[in-house]
Parts: sequence; structure tokens; C-alpha cells
Amino acid sequence: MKLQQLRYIWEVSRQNLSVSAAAQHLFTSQSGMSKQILALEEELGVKIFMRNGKHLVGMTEAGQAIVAMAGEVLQKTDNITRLAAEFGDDSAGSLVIATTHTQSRYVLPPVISAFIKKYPNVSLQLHQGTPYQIAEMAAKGSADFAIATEAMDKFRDLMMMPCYRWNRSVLVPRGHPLTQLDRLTLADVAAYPLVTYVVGFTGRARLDDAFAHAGLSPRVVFTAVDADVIKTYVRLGMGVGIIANMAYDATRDNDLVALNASALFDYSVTRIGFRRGTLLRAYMVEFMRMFAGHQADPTVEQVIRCHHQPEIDALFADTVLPELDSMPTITR
Amino acid sequence: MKLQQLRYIWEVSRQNLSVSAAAQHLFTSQSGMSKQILALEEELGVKIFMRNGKHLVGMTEAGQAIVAMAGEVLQKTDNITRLAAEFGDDSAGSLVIATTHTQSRYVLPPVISAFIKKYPNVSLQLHQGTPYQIAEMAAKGSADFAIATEAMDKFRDLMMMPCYRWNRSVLVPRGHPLTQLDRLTLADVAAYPLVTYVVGFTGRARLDDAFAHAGLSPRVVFTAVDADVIKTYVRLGMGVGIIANMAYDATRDNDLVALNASALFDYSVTRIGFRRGTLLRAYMVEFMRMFAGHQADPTVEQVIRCHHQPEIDALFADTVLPELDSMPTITR
DNA sequence: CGAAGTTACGGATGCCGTAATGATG
DNA sequence: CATCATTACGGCATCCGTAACTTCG
Repeated sequence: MKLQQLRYIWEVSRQNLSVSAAAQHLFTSQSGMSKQILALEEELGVKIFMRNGKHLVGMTEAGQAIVAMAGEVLQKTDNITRLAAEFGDDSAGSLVIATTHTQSRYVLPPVISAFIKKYPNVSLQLHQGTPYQIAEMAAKGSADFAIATEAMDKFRDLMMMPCYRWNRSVLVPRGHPLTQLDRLTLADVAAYPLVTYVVGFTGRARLDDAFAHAGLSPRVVFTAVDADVIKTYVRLGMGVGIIANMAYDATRDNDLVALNASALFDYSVTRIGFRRGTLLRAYMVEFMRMFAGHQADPTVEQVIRCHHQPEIDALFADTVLPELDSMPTITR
Repeated sequence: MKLQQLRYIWEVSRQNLSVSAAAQHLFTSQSGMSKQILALEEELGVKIFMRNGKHLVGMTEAGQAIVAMAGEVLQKTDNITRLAAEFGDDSAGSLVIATTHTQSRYVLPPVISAFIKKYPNVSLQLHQGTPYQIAEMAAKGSADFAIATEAMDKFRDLMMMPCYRWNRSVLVPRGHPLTQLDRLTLADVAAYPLVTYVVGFTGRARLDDAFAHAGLSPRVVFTAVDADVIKTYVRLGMGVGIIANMAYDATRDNDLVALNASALFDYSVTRIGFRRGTLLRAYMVEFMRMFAGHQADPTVEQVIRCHHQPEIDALFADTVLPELDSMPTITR
């Protein structure tokens, strides 16, 4: 058994059972991979992949278990590399963050700015995607961190630490009738056509829940994955926007009015997630600390020692998360 | 990085930093190992071993962490092999049990007899040693199970399940004055020279505790690691024996009288331990079940899913373990 | 017929082991 | 001087990649 063989079956499994695709990703030849995979199956005495003639059409039960274990092996070997790097130069390395538009546009800038000042030798990569893709990237090890509000609980191997809670604002042009009300209600908002996030993004579920619970079914005329687009369409008069509080920029968006709607919707929680069992380098832990902000106990150190999600949840059971209600600036 | 390189540093670390010894154990040459180790250090950019000229004299901080992680990698690869074997033929394989004389002589025979009847294709190996050696073998992966009463908590990587509790008998020749007493007390026993287990074996600690707590300091004239030897010396009239209840064989030892002393000493608990993170094959789980005997919840399946000792302890917090007071016979 | 996996074969790398060297106590 | 790790070097296995082949849709 060789590490490459494990890498091969792992990648083939990741690429939907395509040896060709896997070979491209690993910069090698199909033939070589095919041969090594056969050799491994021979050595283990078990078929890993089910074949229909010469096409891979599925994985055997044994294969699923073996690939899962292979993933752990590869993760540990990666940990060894990280260990070595950490002891070599603990201020250099790379950091891959998978996150959503909302985070990278409105929440992360000050964090990242502070981070690269502290760690100039860390090369930083920001990947954008749907919450599901983000969570998957971190869970499978192609990103160090996932930062999102949604879909973070879809992968068992993703350990998540809650960081802050946030709520929504109703966004309207200046002079809009809604700005005249003393107290905003869900019914008031639902009377207008809405412009908000796509289902599956940025707490959209909580929003739908609130309306449904109130027996309202507002007309959502337009949805987008990011607040910038939503603002644009609110400016066009297409409807009333509902966006995350931190997405409202008081100066840049001063042609619009943000009516705080925290009383109307449940809070959403944004989490940072990392792959269970992964060794986090010192600068990664520091990034978590910077992003989370809450220096109080339970501290980040406790979280990274956890190996099961319930342990983390227990740590935060009695914690009131800080609320993010505007674009943050990091001072530390 | 290659698996063999990890195997090499792991074995060198296990062999007290001797490349020669490690090479012998792995049936390869010193030179090859040396070269591969250097290559690995080169690749990682970190020295793993500290050298004084050409002698390995210690491990760097990085090296310790790396070797530990290498151990996990090797364990996982071993798990892959086991997985494959399990899906190939789940009734064939090998089972290595490290245990003490007391267990292998008085407790295990019926268990093993039943086991080999159920799994005739599993080759079974019984290793004897001191409780510490036993625990180490299981913790380091050179045995599948450790079974003992002592020293099982010395290794963090050893997961232990309590199986049964037992107590002691005072062993005297027929007609001995102690047999005339209505109720045996510690003082009665302490009045005679004692023959019992060596310190560190078979619950000896509990025994000393009891006497110390009662303010007695009996004269221990002879100690041995197993009850057979103790019986021999009791027969010679050297003193009063104190042995585990299950070590008394009513028929074979009918020239001696066993006075139950359960009221005089605290109970000891015998545990079965296995290496944390190791995949247990189906027949191994079945062996645990056979040995433990207690079919009630918490079941063995729950135990092998645990990854931290406190979880197992919690499972058994409210369980009253079965008591073993004679050589057991297994019926299932 | 195109796409994908397996087999065939040549070339190069890399690993292993014997032997020699250097260093230690 | 005996032991032990490292270096030198030759033989051999293995792995890779190009190309031909086979199979499936």
C-alpha cells in the first residue's frame, strides 16, 4: 500500500468516479492511476470500485469504507507536513478560506486586513461559492476554513464554531412610505414586493420562516446571492429589500434607508468551520480568533481541541454571541 | 513522504532511537533506513532526531509531534488492511491478546475455548507480561487487546472497558486455625506471614491499602506473579495465601481451604483495553462481548464507538459489574 | 464513433543492500 | 577497538507516461 494509491482512490472518488478527471487534477496519467488502483485492489484482495465493463459505475461497500479511511490517512500526512512547516517557520504558509459573498464583502475585509498585516508571509486565498460548496470544501480539505451562515451542518467532518449573530434590515429608498411608520411590522413589509437573498443564502430560511409563521406570503420579485445586487434593484424601485444588517454601508448607501428589522426575524448565526482532525497552524488559530472576536471563554483553543460537534455546542450553550449590526472594523 | 519513511521513524522511536535495532525488527538494512530518514527530514525541512555526531541522542520537539502523527497514519493504514480483510472473509484473521498469568490461567480458558469454536479460522496469540507491558503492547498496536486489572490507565491511547469485579480469598491448608473462626478479620489474617502477589500485579495495591487503612502491617514473606506459585508455597506451610477468588479451583485445590475475604478488601475491576482509533474486526468485537459477559447496556457497540475514556466511564457509571468468584464457564 | 478504462512497453527514477567511511565512547 | 550512523555504489524493482487496445453509450 502506498500513499499515492490512497491519493488516487480518494481523488477518483471525489471526481465522481472519473479516473480521467482525477488524473488531470493530480497532474498524472490515466493509465498510471488505473494501474495503481488495480494494484491496490489486488493487494487488499477487495474490489474498491464497481465496474461495468471498463467504466467505473460505483463503489463497493468495502470501497466506501476504504476510501473514507484513506481520506483520514491523507489528512494525517498533511498534518505532518503542516507540523514540519510550523516548526520550520511558523509565520509562513498559506490560508484558504471558502466563504460567501456577504462575508467576503462586508465582514471579512477588516479581519483580513489585520491578518495580513500580522502575517505578511502567509499567502491568502479567498474562494467564493454557495454555502454548500463552501462547507464541502472545508470538510474535504480543499479549504482551511468555511465561513457561512447556512448549510454548515451538512458534513459530519466539519467542525463549526459560532462566531456572531446578526439580523436584517429592511432597505428602502429615501422617502418610502415605510420610513414614516413608528413601528415596523411583518405585515407592513409583506405588503410590498420584496427583493432579497436566494434560498439557501445568508439566512434566507429564517426570513421565510418569519413570514410563514405570521401567516403572510409576501411576493418575492427578485432574489440575488449578494446585497450589492439587491441594493441595485431597490434603487431601481423594484421592491423593498431585506438584507443583512452588516451589508448596509451608512455612507456609501446614504441614498437608501435601512430600517432595522431585528424585532421581526430570528437571529442568524455565522459560523467558521474547519475539517475535523486537521492540524491548524498557529496563524490559522489566530485567524479564527480574529474572526470570532469573542475573546471570552470558551476560547478558541478549547474549540480546536474538540473532536465532536456536540462538544463545541456545549461550550457555547450559555454564550450570548456578539451581534454584528454594521460593517465591523477590527482593532486588535 | 512515503509510508515506509513514517514506518521507519516510528520504529526508530520505538527502539529507543536505535536505527540498527529498528532495521532488524523491520527486516531491512540500517543504511536504507538511515537514508530514508534523512530524505524525509530533507523533504520536511525539519530535523526529526537530534544527533551527536553520528549517534541519535534524542528527538526534536518537531520530531516528537511528527512521530506521533506518523503513528496515527500507520494505524489508519492498518485499519484499511483490516477493512479489506473484513470484507474479504470476516471469519478469518488473527487476534493478539496481551494479558497476565491470572487472566490466561483462570479467566480466559473458557472464553477462548468458546471463541475458537466460533471462529476456527482466527489464529490466536496470547502474550504474557507485566500489566505495564501489556497495556503498552495494546496502546502501541502490537496487541489487539490488553486484559488486566492494573496499570491500564498509564496510556492515553488505550481505551478500556470494565468487564467484571472480583475479590480475594484467604488460602490456608485444611485444619489451619483460621478455618475455625466464625468471622474473618484483617487482624486475624495479618497475624500470619502472608504469601501473595507481587506489587503491581492482580490487585495487589487494593490489598496493601486495606491493611494500611486498618493500621496493620502484615509480614509478606513471599510474593509471586501467579496464584499457582502462591498455592505451592501455601502447601509448603510458608504462610497464608491471598489470591483472587477465581484462582481457587475447588476440585484441584481441595487440599486447601479458600476463605472468602470479599468483606475485607475493596473490589478490583478487570478491564479489557484496545488502542484508540483502531478498527476492531467483527470477531474482535465478539471476543470483547464474550469476555465482558455483561450483555446489558451499555453494550460493547457503544464502547467501541467512543474515542475518549471519559465517555466509556460515563457509560458504566451506574453499572454494577458482574462479580467473578470462581473459574468461569462460558455458555454462549 | 467518441469517451473512458485497461493493457503493452520503454525509459527513468528510486529503493535496497553490501561495503567502505567517519564518528563515538 | 567495538559500535553505530552515514556515505558510496551497483543491481533491481517499481513507477510513470506514450501508445495501442477494448469496451460502453
